[in-house]
Amino acid sequence: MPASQKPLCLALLGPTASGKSEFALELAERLGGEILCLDSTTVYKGFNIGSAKPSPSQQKRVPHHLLDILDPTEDFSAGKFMDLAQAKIDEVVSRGKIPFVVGGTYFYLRALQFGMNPVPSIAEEIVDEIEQQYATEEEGIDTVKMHADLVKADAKAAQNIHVNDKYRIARALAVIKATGKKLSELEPVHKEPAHANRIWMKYSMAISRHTLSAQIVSRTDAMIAQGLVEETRLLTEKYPKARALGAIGYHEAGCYLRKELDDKGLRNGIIEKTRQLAKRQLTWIRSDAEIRFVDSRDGDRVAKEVENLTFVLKENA
RNA sequence: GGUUGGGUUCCCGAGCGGUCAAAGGGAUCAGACUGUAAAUCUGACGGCUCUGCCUUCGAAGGUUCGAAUCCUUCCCCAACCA
Repeated sequence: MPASQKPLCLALLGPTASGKSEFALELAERLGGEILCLDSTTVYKGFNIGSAKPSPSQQKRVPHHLLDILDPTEDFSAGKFMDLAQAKIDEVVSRGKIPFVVGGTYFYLRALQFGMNPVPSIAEEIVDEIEQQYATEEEGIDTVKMHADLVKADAKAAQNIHVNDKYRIARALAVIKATGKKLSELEPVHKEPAHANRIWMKYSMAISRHTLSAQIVSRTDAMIAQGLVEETRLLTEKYPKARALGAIGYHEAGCYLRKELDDKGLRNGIIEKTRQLAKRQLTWIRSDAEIRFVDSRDGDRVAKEVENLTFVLKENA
């Protein structure tokens, strides 16, 4: 491949349970793609049923990346995802294959496409320290005071963060404390300039709320039937502090194991949380005008679009 | 059949004569989001021709300047007693 040719990356998004995995699989088989999972939970070993991780048989059809790469005790972040995924994309491209970035975590995709603020990862202790500084006797953390201090330290950043958004206020303060830099003065960048040269084709599964809702219900039932509770029990036993145990499905199964939920509560709780997640995912997708919507019958169309673009890129290289 | 406690806006639930379209929570809808993101946070949430008007607190009457709040009857529900 000529060095001047810009690599093509395909992103396939969609709310959870919208059928994107199967769609991506078929397309990747046809076009010679390799799948990179855009997801914060399937990166963990052992989190299989509840994370809707592609099954071994699916993984056999097309190479999958970024699955099972971490132990449940390890921390993960958008930054880590970006580093790992960028390297993988380079690898896939160098093999002459098309990277298919598939998943629902738009936040990670944005990091991939546009890079992140040039700030080293900030130790959790610094954030904790700041939060403790504003801790009050009765009602937790005095976010009003914390926000007021952020106004003094970085007025522009403070403007974009709501007074109640403890997490973001603390982070903005932590960035200043750790690096001396103001969040509002940072611009996202790629670590490797070449990563800015990729051509992104972004698609999302189009699906009606009604259908999506029905699929969420049946997927939830399937997860429970496949042993979500048992999986959670084992993971909780081995890694009681794993952050992913707080993910949808695992959290509810944990409540169930502690008898805080009954069978019905478990099922309904997961369904409800999943629907809410899907809704937030849809908000991201709608906000990105570059994303084109496809449905499960559009495989041919997308394949053609990718082939055409690949051809054009080669011609221009 | 009797006694007691209840019936409040999609749900739970506060209100117990005016400041009530009715606290709070949930659901829902919309949005934000730069290293926890399957997280975190925000707004809207009876209707309208929207600085006001209309309809609503089980039903129907009544008292009152004024009722979700008081009275009467009725209909449901729960618990208990028979």
